[in-house]
Amino acid sequence: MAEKNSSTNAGNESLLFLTDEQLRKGIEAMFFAYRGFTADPDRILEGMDYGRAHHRALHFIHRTPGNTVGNLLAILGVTKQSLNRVLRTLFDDGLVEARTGKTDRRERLLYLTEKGRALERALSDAQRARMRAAYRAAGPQAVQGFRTVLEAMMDPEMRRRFTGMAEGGQ
Amino acid sequence: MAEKNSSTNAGNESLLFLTDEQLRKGIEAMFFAYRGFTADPDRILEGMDYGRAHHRALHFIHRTPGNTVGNLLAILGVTKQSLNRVLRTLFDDGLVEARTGKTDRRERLLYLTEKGRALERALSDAQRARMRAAYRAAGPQAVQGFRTVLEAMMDPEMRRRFTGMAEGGQ
DNA sequence: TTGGAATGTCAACAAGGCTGACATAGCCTT
DNA sequence: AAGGCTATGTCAGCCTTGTTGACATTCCAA
Repeated sequence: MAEKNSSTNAGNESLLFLTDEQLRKGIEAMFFAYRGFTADPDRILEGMDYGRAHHRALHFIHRTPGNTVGNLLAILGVTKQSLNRVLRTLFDDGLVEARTGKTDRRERLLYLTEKGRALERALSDAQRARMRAAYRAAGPQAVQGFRTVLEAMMDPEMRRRFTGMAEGGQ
Repeated sequence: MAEKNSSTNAGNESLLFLTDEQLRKGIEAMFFAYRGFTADPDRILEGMDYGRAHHRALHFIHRTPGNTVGNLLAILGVTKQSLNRVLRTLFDDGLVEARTGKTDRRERLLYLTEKGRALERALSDAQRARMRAAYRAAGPQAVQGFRTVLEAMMDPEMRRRFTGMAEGGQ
């Protein structure tokens, strides 16, 4: 059955999951799942003047209030010009506010307003609902594996950042 | 509004993976992992006149040669105008060729040329290498869980299509 | 006081989505 | 044979979200 197999592991059952065919299936699963993953928030956003970029900004401002612009840039991995276009509309619409940094007054610390929290909640509720359904359907053991593989797939820099984030839960 | 835990499962160890906090971590893991997932092919593509859209087309033409345009549209979930822009450049550059359908001559069956196969291979080798490393690091059990959760996260229509695809290998 | 850091902003551009409208070829039913 | 539907292509125009480059402001720190 293993049609193609770039490694020299033919006959080794324990490495079956590393055949090119299995890897290809994993790649496609990632592609289709990511589409599902973003579908619900996208649906909410369409019609509003916002898009996925706004969602991402809201998400990360929500999760670490008081973050600086530069930090958000690093997390999102875009240019400041891109982020700024997004932030400007969020400021203008009163979803996000910036407070001047106390120690370094050049910094602008970002926070959601009540209105911003409301939209963030709507978006993340939708996304969490899908994630919850998937988790529930798959079971705790599968979820554990899911998280393990995803972490292994990140760029090392992002993995460091990710596993470092709010580690102890809370 | 239950900040941390929208369900009424406080104290239930087996459902800990369904807390909002866990779900949020899953969401972010998806975000960061997808970035890693696309990073290597993106790096290869940049500089060429191609982008992620070309990669996707090449991938699915490779995996089911002789597919029709309409079928590819359904898989990729884009408009024919978008796909056509991509396909045109791939035709022009001799990476993809279209043969007229035998039973229905309106259909154009898509195939990679040798040149197309070469680029597809370069891209997919890079992507598989990362996937393989992640799989290897995580182990077979985790991979099983990974796939289970991803499938549960797809839209039902896509899940049907995905699980139906080339099931027994081929 | 001066250099560099953090931030904002303007302008121009590209990729890759989208819609709408229209054209052609070929299949199918009447 | 005719008309209708299907598969595909194409033109034109628009949007979002990314990019570079250049430049201004404010403020920390040596």
